[in-house]
Amino acid sequence: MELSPDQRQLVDVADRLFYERGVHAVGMDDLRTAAGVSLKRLYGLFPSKRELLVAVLAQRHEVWMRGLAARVEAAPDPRTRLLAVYDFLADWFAEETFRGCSFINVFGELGGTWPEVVRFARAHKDAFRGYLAGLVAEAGGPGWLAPQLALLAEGAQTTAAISGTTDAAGEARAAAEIILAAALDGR
Amino acid sequence: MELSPDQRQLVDVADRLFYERGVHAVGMDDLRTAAGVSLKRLYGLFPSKRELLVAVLAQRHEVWMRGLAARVEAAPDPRTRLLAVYDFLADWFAEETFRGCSFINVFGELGGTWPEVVRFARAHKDAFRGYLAGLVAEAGGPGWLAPQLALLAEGAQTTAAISGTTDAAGEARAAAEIILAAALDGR
DNA sequence: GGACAGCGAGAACTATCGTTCTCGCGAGTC
DNA sequence: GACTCGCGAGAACGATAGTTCTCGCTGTCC
Repeated sequence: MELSPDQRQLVDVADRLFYERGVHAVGMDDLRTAAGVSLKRLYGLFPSKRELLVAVLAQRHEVWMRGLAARVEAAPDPRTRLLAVYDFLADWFAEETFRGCSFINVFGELGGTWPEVVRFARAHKDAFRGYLAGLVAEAGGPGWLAPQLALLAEGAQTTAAISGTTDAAGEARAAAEIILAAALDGR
Repeated sequence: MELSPDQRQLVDVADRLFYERGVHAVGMDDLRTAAGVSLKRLYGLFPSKRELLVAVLAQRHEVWMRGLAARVEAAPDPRTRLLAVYDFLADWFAEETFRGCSFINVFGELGGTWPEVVRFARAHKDAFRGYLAGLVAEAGGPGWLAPQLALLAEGAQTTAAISGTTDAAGEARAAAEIILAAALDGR
């Protein structure tokens, strides 16, 4: 879905607040204040908080996948590209505002009562696994490799979020190197 | 903290509801109905919803760690014990009610606004990593092994929750076997 | 047997939520 | 200059949250 500049700006603000505090903890009034628009205008841009959240998730998916791809494609060869995934995570974890994966967080908060959130989270994670599968194919790796590399990335995200440290990125990268060696170098 | 039988029963009910729907989506009235106690009695057992959540998290930690240890200790040798961690996860993921790790979910929902929840989640994950580190030490593995195995377990939990399948447990186990081979068999 | 303490059921209270409505100002048009 | 239209500010509304209070029953002790 294409967003107008005003919608886009509101989505940016909502994304920041939802991510910082959780969806439920952010009221429409908070959004209004933070975005500097009237409540009427806010409801003109999105008909409800749910629709706004959907737009937030859609944009976050796009931005995240683009950021990942940019980091990955800067690497010279297939194997390095796979490892670049974890370098991307390391940069992300080091951001001041990092608080885990939005989709995991939102799944925890709303997944039990709002099936659409589950669908979004699932689609996001499927896309990530699919992207990894493409990189693995380029590297000539076996079909089981991408899911294992994905697990390391997922584990690193929750671990970094909860521990509040960036260590998990390096640990995941090291583990990935071992698995890559086993998968690509034979043995 | 020791709980009375009545507190214990309420904690069981609250745990089930919080886990199914998320903390915020469960009202005190829902708890009252589900537990079959009066509101007055409920507030006699725990002074607030927050204290009740704390008790829920504390109990879930205990139960989960005990369940893990039981599965692990049934395995005959150190290496098999490490792999039993993923068999424990497989059983858990297959439960009808599985919806991910409570601590990850609650972190996503409340971690941004309630520091105590962050502390609990961190303590739980630290305890898990510490337990793994003990198993790794028994197996004579290097210090970097336990964190990597933990990442696989964490990744499997979120992946199983969001995907709604149990595949992640087997994938994590297979990855763990590769890493174990590299760590324990040299090379 | 009567007073009283304890407790269950649920109304009441206060706050806050998402959403809608009202009001009034300011710009654009003939 | 009057009329209108659009929009910002924020009050209002209905629902629901967490928590407390009221009331009436029951069971117990002197």
